[in-house]
Amino acid sequence: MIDLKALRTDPERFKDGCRKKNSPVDIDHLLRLDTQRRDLMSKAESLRAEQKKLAKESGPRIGQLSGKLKASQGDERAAIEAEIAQLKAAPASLKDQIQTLDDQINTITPELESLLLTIPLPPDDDVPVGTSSDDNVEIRRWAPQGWDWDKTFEQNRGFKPKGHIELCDALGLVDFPRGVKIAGTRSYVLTGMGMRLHQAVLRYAIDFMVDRHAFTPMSVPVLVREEAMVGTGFFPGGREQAYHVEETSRGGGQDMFLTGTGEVGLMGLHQNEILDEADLPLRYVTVSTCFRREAGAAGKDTAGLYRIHQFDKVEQVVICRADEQESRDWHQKMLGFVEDFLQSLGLPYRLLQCCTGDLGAKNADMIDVECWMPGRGELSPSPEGGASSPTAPDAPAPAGEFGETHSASRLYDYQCRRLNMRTRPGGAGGKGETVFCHSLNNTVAASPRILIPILEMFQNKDGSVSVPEALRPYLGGADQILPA
RNA sequence: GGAGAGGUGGCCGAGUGGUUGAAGGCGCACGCUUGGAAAGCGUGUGUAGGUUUACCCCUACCGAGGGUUCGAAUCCCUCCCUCUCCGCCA
Repeated sequence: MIDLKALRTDPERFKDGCRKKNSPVDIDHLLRLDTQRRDLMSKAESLRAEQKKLAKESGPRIGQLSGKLKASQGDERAAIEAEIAQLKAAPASLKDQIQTLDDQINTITPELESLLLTIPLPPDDDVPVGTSSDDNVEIRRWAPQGWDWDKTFEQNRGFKPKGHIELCDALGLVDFPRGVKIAGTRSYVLTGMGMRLHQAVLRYAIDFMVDRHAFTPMSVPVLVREEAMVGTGFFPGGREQAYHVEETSRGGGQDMFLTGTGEVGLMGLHQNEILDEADLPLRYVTVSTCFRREAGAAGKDTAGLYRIHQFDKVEQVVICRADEQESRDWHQKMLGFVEDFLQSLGLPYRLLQCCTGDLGAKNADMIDVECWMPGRGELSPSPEGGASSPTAPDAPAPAGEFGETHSASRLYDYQCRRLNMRTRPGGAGGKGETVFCHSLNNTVAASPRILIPILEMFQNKDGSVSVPEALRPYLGGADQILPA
C-alpha cells in the first residue's frame, strides 16, 4: 500500500508510476474521494466536539434535576421536566446531523480504501520503462568453464540435448500420467531419484542460506487468512491466482487461501508488530509448498515441470530499516546469494532487469534470474545437417532458451505498510514516531522447475545425468543418475 | 464435534454508564544522585486522522460492526479471534 499522504502531496509521482506500470487506476477519483471524506470528517468532528461539550455541561445538571424531580410536584415538577427536555434536546439534534455525515463517510471510506490498495508503488527512476517482459534488459550472464554462449548445446557438448521430459521419462524421475490422473492437468509425481534430487536441491538451498549467510530457517503456514494475502500485497490483484478454501460456507469462521509463495508466511510473521531496530535486518528463509492456479496461462507451457500447480520453493526474505540505500544494498546481496548458489551448481544463467511494465504493483524494482534450459525453445535443424531428415542424427533439436527460475523484489515500505510492520527509533519502548520497515524477497530455489536446467545441462551423451557436485552429499554421494 | 473462559496502551494488568485516553506495574527516554555503574528518587512516554510555521487545539480508537443513551471500555445484538477441558485424530 502506498502512503495516502504522499499521494496527496505529490500525485504526479504516483500517476507517473501508474503510466509506467500500465496500471489503469483512477488516481484523480481517489483524490476526490479523499478530499470529500476529509471534508465530511472535519464537519462531523466539530459537531461531535460540540456534542461532547454539551453533554459535559448538561449531564451533571440533568442528574441534579432528576433528583429534584422526585421530590417535586405540580408546577415545579413541570418546570423541571421542561428544563430536562430542553437540556436533552440540544445534543440530540446534533446527533442526527452527525449520523447523516457518518453515513456519508461510511459510504466513501470502503471505496477509498479498496482503491488505495490497488495503487501501485511507483517504480524507481533507474528502472527501464517498458510495457512487457520483452522490454526487460539483460544485466549480465554467467556460465561455467567450457560453456560457450555463442555455440549451441550440441556444439558445446558434442551431442543433441534431450528435453527434461524425455530425460525424466527415460530415467524414471517423474510420472506425469499418474499425476494427471490424481490431480488433473499440470500435475506430476516425482518418483525415485526424481524425488531425491528434488529434496536434495531444496535441502542444499536451505543449508546454503543458513550456513553461509546466517538466515534464520522457518517453517510457516501455507494455508492462511485473507488478511495475510492482502497484507503481503497478493490480494486484491492476485486473487485469481490463489486457491480459495471456503470454510465459511461450511460453518468455519473464515475462508482460507493456499499461498503461492513462502513470502506470505514469512512476511506475515511480524504483522502488526513494532520491531526493535536492533534486531534488524531480519533474514528469514523457508521451504514451502506453493500453490498456483495459473489462471490466464491456459495453453502455455502445458507439458513438463515448467508451469505446474504445486511445487516447493526455498524463499529468502529480508526486513530492514526504512532506508532506501539499505534496501538497495540488500537487493544486490540477495541477488549475490543466488548467483553464488547457481554457480555452485554450475548452471548458466543471466540476470534480467525487469522493466516497469513487468514489475507488478508491489515492487519498486525487480530483477529476475533465468537459467539456461537447453530443452526449451523452438526446434531448429541441426546446424551441420543442412536439409534435415527425420532420422535421428539430423532430427531438429531444440534451440534452448532461458527460463525464469528466480525473482528478486525490492518493495520498500509498500508491504510493511499493509502489514503494519514498524520500528520505533530507540527500541520497542522508546520514543518517537514509528516508521514502516522495508522488505525484500528473492527465490533461492524453486523445484521442480530448477530440475529442468539441472537435468538438461548435466545430461550425458549416453543418456545418463551427472549429479552436480554440490548435491552429491544429499544423494548419498551418488554422482550419476542412470536409467532405472 | 461438545462445554467453558477471555479479547484493554511496546508488554503485563485494573477498570460494569459521566473530565477514563484509560489506575498500577514493567519497559523505555531525560534529569538528579554516583569516581563510574547499579539501586533509589523525580519527570516524561499509545496509535491514527485533522488543524498549525511551531506550540496548542479538535476527533476517533479498550477484537470488529451495529444498537440503547444527553453521555458507553463499561449495557444490548451480531460477527471474528484466542485460550482451557472433553471427544476424535496424523
